[in-house]
Amino acid sequence: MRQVLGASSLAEQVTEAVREAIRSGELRAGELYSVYQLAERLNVSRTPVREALLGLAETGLVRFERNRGFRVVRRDPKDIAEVFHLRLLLEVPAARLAAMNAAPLDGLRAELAAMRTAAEDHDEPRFMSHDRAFHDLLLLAGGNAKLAGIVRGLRDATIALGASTADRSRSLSDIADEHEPILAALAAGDADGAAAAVRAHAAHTGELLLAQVAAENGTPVDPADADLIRSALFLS
Amino acid sequence: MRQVLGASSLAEQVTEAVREAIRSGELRAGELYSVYQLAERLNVSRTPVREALLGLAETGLVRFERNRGFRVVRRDPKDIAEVFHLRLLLEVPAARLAAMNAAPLDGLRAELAAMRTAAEDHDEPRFMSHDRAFHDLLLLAGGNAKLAGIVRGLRDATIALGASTADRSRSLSDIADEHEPILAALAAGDADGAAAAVRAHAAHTGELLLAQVAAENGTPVDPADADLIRSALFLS
DNA sequence: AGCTGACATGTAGCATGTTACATGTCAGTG
DNA sequence: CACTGACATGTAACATGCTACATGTCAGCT
Repeated sequence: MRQVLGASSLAEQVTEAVREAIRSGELRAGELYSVYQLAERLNVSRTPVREALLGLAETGLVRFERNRGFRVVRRDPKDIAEVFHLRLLLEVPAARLAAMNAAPLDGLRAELAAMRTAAEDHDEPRFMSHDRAFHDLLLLAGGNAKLAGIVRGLRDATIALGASTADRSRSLSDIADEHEPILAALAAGDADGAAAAVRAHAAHTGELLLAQVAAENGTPVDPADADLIRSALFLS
Repeated sequence: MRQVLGASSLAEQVTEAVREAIRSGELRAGELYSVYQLAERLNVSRTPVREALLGLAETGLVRFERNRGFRVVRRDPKDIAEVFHLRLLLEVPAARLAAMNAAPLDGLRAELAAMRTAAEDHDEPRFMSHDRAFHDLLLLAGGNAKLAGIVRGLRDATIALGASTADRSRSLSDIADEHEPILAALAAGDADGAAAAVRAHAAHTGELLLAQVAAENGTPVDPADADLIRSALFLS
């Protein structure tokens, strides 16, 4: 682990390692772990591990229990609903503003193209990386860097527990398709169209994810959760 | 410092102490400090100080510079604009939803009353605490706890550097007054009215703060900053 | 059996030792 | 005078030692 070139701090590397471990299911939600064990497994001292976990605790991914250990927080459908409610409230206006300012069309086209080739290769990590870059570009074009940062955090929080619709509810190329109307509207300078396209994309993703998580739990979708997402539709 | 009852961890106490030190100007923005010095001044070891600062770094209040120290981040008008743009996008829909659901009118009335008595006593900390509680209640009534948390963070980030309009641009009782229309609209179940009242309150605060910071710097308000705030008016 | 309390176990939280490195300084060189 | 590079200084980042405490366990008692 030591002396890995290109990465800045050990703590950051541990953060990524833990995120990945949660995604892969190596660290199970609800289970109790300790900084000691984890540090030993990663071959680093406890300090950077603790620092990484403190950071993740602040974003709500894990929780410390004094003198007992830490726990990966269990995500429930309500979390999904809240995240997509928020994303609609933030991403839709950002898209509208991006259309009104000058959207970075070339960059967006490049990311979408990269998503398509990644989809053909069935390379989900690469696909997700470009998906993320696409949305990042769009959000930054809205003119509010803090907003972009918050949405980025929301995306990471949901992805961290494998909450992805890719190749479950939708194929990768289906997802890429949903970005076309966004790009088209931006190219046309159509603010309403861009807003509508982003709204449709985000709402669709949210509802699929909600249904998927409900199915995993074997329970029906709580209408309140679906309503929370939908309530953001006419508010944005 | 040790063994302070009622507070959970040393790191959290240090977090508060640093926040307060920034507010009071004891720690000046832009200046370089070290964990060593700070730990000595607070009579605790470096570890909890470092942990506290790492947390504050994550919220953007300070920044670490490797092998040099840490710096209190300087807030510029653009930050103010971004924060209020975000608050408008989030608080206005939340108010609308709160009006449509059942707003916790009793609690809100109690907080507003407490704000009034604090205003009479010219007790700004107490006033701010109830102001915060008022907005917290309102946001939670919107039904999205994560949204409430994010807005809370945005509020904290701005007040941490004394960025308050209280008794500069407005008296405390002026600020209390601005909450009346919100409460009235909520009591009447008037969603549009509640949205408009919150929008007016937030936009007003943002513009005053922008002007105030510009005046401190002796520069005119950057139109782009004012536009960013205003752009959220017709988006929410 | 049901209860109680001493004790073993394992941990977060805190303190402190150690290391690599970014910068400022300043003598030595052209 | 300008420029270079060895060195001193101070620091974040990391490693490790220490302590109080929350919990599980289990013998001893009723």
